[in-house]
Amino acid sequence: MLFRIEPDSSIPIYEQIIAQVTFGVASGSLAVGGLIPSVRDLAERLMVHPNTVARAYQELEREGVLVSRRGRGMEVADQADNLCRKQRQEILRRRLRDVLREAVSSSLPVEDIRHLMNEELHRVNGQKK
Amino acid sequence: MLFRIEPDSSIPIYEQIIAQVTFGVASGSLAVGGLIPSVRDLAERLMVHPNTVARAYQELEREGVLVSRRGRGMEVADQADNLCRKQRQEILRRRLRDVLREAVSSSLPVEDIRHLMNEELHRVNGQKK
Amino acid sequence: MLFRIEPDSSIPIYEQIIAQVTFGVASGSLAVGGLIPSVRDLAERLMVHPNTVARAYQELEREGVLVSRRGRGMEVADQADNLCRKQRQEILRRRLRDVLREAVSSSLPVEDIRHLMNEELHRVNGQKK
Amino acid sequence: MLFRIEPDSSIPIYEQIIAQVTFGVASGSLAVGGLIPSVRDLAERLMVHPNTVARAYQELEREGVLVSRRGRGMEVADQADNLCRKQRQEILRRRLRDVLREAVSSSLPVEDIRHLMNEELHRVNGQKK
DNA sequence: GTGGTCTAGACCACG
DNA sequence: GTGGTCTAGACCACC
Repeated sequence: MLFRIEPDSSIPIYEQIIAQVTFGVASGSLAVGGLIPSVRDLAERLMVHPNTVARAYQELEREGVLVSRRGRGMEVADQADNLCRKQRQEILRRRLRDVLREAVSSSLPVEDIRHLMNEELHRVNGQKK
Repeated sequence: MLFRIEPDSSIPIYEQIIAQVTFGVASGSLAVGGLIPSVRDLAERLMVHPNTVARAYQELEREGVLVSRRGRGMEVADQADNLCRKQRQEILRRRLRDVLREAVSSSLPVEDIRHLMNEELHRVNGQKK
Repeated sequence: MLFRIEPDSSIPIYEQIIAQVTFGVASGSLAVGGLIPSVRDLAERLMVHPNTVARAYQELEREGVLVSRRGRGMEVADQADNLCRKQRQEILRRRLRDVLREAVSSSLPVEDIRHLMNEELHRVNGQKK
Repeated sequence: MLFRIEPDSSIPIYEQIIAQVTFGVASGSLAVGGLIPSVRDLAERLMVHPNTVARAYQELEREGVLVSRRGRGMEVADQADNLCRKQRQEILRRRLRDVLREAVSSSLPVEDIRHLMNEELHRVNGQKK
């Protein structure tokens, strides 16, 4: 699986990592029962501090997405795929709701909001790699 | 004009104030050339510290949305309505793009994204007060 | 004598008035023993608050430049011309020193400073009205 | 790099800090890509409150002179040297113009202004440390 | 009354 | 350790 982060985003790096692992498990590109990259390995690949990766993994373990296997590393937990699909849905719904709530509160007409929304969905979907 | 903030949002209070003034000028509920509420007045209404309001106003002055009238207060600058309409459009477009980009990168099918999007737009628009 | 102020300058309006009166007396366009415009009159002409003009006059009275003549207004004090010429010199010297000190501290080479200085003196002198 | 401020100047401390950083980058004593002193460190050195330094740094970040590196500190941005050299020139030109405009408006003869100017430039340059 | 600056110190997120 | 935000309250200049 390909990890990519944006160091200058306003979203903390560890949250970006959490989201990417969650989405990876939800989509199946990180298989249940499979090992994920070690903290050091991923930190080196992403050029971030190992503490940052460790924090993300710790959080994912707390959520039940990862389990640590002594001496081997961390693997994707049983049932994590269902869990992650639910979380994916809820994360995205929540973010959409926040931005749409702000858009509506700005007094921009709903038609304009819908127009912007479709425009950006097309643009973003077209750039998918 | 009605100001409302969410103290527990992850968005800083002073940024919420900036957005509300910007949107207010864009929609015309804050008229060009008119005085806006004084720092102390708005702080009391929002139950936040005056410094927090002052910071927002200073930022808006720097952007050219407000001008300070010594001894009288701050007023909405000339041309600020055009400026704010542009900014409103760009702020919302940018936020929509970010959340949609994340949604697409999560491998959730585009149809599901569109469904979520419309669902939330309806819900949020229905709650408009 | 023509009074002109810049309401948006960083220099307070009352100080601008003080400087203009001082310079006017120094140059002779406000004659010793002559009456100066009343607070109300000048405030109206400059479109500023009467308190602001009053404050400037008060300060000039304290300095000995103006004296109030009961029932008639304020007039330029005896010897004020000499006093104002000294003050003019000192005010200007002080401001020049401050800006040059800053220029030197900026590590811009002295030759460049001298060049800027002459360039601006020419420009400003050419615009004299 | 040596920082020094005058607490009793009429120029706000945070603006003095902004000017010193700008001049430091312009002159090369603050290198592009390098970290600048931390907020707490500089505050201690200058014996001012950390908030005052933070405000200056934030303004410099907004101008594009500094970039914040999360968890590490603030560093001098790419291209900041060119930017700061332009700003230095414009700041000094603007201040010179203002004081010379005032001098000319005072009706002091141009020769006297030029004399004062050279006198003060020599004096200030001689005191350079 | 207005905004502007500064000190003081708390709490947080991030690395 | 770093910077970012917020509260609190002081003092000032200006109108």
